[in-house]
Amino acid sequence: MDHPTPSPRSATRHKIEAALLEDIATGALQPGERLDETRLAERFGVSRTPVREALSGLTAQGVLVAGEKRGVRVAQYSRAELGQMFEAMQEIESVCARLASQRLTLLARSEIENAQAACAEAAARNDRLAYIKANEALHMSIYRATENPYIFELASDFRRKTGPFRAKKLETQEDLLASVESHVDLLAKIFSEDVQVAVDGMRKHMTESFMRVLAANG
Amino acid sequence: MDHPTPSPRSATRHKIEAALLEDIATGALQPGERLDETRLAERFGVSRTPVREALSGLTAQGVLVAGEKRGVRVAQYSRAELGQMFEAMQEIESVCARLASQRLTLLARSEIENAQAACAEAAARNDRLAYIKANEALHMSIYRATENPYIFELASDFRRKTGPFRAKKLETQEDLLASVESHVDLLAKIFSEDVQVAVDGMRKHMTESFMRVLAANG
DNA sequence: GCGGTTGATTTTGTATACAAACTGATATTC
DNA sequence: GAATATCAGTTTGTATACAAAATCAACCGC
Repeated sequence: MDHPTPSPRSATRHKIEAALLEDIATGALQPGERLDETRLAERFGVSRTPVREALSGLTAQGVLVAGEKRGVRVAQYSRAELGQMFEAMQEIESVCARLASQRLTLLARSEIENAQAACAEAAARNDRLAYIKANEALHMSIYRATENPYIFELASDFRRKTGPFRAKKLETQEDLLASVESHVDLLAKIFSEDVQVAVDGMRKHMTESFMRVLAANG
Repeated sequence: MDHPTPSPRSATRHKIEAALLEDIATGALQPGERLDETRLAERFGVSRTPVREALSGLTAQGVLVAGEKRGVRVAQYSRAELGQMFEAMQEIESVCARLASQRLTLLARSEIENAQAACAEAAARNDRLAYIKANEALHMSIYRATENPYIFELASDFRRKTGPFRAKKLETQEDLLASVESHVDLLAKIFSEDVQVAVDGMRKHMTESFMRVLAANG
């Protein structure tokens, strides 16, 4: 996903990382669950060394955390931590909104509107999974509109880390349609000529979104 | 510095990371320079294993990059990339200034002023290395004043990545004294009651700083 | 003389072995 | 009976050894 290197520069390590990410995404590995190096090593049929490197890589990404006592665990966040994380994310997203609004090229606007259309369509079909993907794509297109790869990366990172928690708040079709509605409003503000309107719009959007997330993660 | 764990949970690895960061920050290791695992291992009197972990950690942080051919190198950026990176950093720092200004506790203010005093003292002694360290500590204390560990981490990351380039602009004692002057002005604005003043002050500070950096990396 | 190919040497990735640190629990003493 | 000390069993961190991959260069063929 973020490793565009096609060269198999240490294939096993990346295979293990990918497999673990898959397990976490599918819920096979629960937040807080401990990972045992030796067990993983024999599961993948390799020695502890590459497992170790994969684990330390995922820890650096924030997917895993070094446990208080021993070993590494799947990251889990308290309500307070979630709040702080979302606060940080809100700041980043606001920056994105401002830059995107200031720099918006025709091409970027087109991609944002395409993504928005995909969201609306998925919501109309009540296709939850498609909606989540389209929603991510929509926000990504806003990040891209900043024309700054470092900010894009930052924002994407937060989106990855908060993904599992944000997903929880999209259950019924009403949720999806409400989300689309919220995005229509947001985009109108980003496309407005007034940068402050764009920033405030994004702030509001994020606040609404996070309030629902926190409510769903009580 | 950023690892508050007092437990020596893999002390050697962190020692090596810290030493390398130090070398990079002070310019002892130049951007683009290649790092040899074996050489580092014997330099630190350890085996290749912990060196390897340190290197992969720093690579994950973006301080080092996997070289095209072999080994890892100190990250180097084109002028354009530097500009984008500094733009992103400016945005983050501005967010920090706003939050710090809004939330400033007495303790936080005290730590910021201590760091500032250390800067001034190092500049007066014309101790370039000490000044660089104190300067980092000063900005870190502002990050910490945001009371948000995720934002702190973000800002620290950028500081690490841009360290080697920023170091270049601090050569003569005049540079150091000018920098101190600039910080006096900045802190006065952050300590003001007006959040917008704080943000604008940080923006100005960063812009000035980056203009000099870009001039020094032509 | 130039280009391709092979070979030697360095370098990286993985495995394994070993030592130290930590966990949990049982036993012993006050 | 409670608290502390000690000990066994894991588990992690580091070292070393080994194998595969890649770079550089010399050499051979054209």
